[in-house]
Amino acid sequence: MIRLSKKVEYSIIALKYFAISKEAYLTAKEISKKYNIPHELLAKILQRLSKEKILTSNQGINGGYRLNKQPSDISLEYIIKLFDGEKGIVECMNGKNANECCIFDECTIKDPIVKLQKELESYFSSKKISDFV
Amino acid sequence: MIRLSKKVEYSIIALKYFAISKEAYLTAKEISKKYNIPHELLAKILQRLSKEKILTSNQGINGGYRLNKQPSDISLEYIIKLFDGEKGIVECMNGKNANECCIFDECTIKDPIVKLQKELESYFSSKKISDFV
DNA sequence: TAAAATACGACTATATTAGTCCGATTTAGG
DNA sequence: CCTAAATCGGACTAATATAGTCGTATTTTA
Repeated sequence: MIRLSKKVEYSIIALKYFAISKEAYLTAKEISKKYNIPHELLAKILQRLSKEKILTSNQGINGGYRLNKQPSDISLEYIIKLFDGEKGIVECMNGKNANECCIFDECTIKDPIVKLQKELESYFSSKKISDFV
Repeated sequence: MIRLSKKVEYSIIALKYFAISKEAYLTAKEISKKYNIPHELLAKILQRLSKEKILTSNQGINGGYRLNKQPSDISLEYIIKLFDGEKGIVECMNGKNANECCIFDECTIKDPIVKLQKELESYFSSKKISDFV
């Protein structure tokens, strides 16, 4: 079918864990151990989520991360776009490449593909972290 | 977002062309020229579709392919699975790997992910080639 | 001041996808 | 009966994207 990237998958796992966890702050190490996720990779993911204000972070020896948004306010679409980029469902619909496509005059599938993409985006934006809890 | 493979994209373009074309038989060369698709690649795609009885083929110098199914009977899900395989939305849900996942006991996102996958499959199986015509 | 955490960027390895190549078979027409 | 042009099929290569690693700096508390 169609595949979520590991970054997105790990994000969901981690964000769900933040959502259900009572702890004030959780560390990358803790989560990576619990779910067997490569530590360095998860660390970068949490850093990114932190940069996006989805998490807040504390540095230093007792530091860690904490949710900064409601799980119901974090959509899958946001996470996917964050880590996989704003790629269109086909190459020629990438943000920057858009309309560069169709070397041939008659790209006959453009309109239905645009519709497809919009529907998928709307689907993924309706899916929230809270749906995973 | 989430990306259709070239094989799927080319399939849609070609199948739509078959659907709207009046010609009895169309060749891989003809379609690849018209839409600027690498000939060898499209040839393999049409061969595969032919093997699946979606197209019928004639060999020999005046040969080519012709639709063997109604455009409304060819779903996007079928095409995607055909060319990209029966991959799950996450690795651990691949046909053969299934349940091998979750080295850790508590894969907390399994059920919602299964639901996600089922919904996407149902969406893609509702999309037919006729929707692109 | 040492330990343990985040922060950040460059790098490498792996997997997937896209595309090519070669040779075989089929078939119509000169 | 031979040639051209098509399908058939598998092995191969190239390009790209994803996954994961490494090194180093900074922050903070005990």
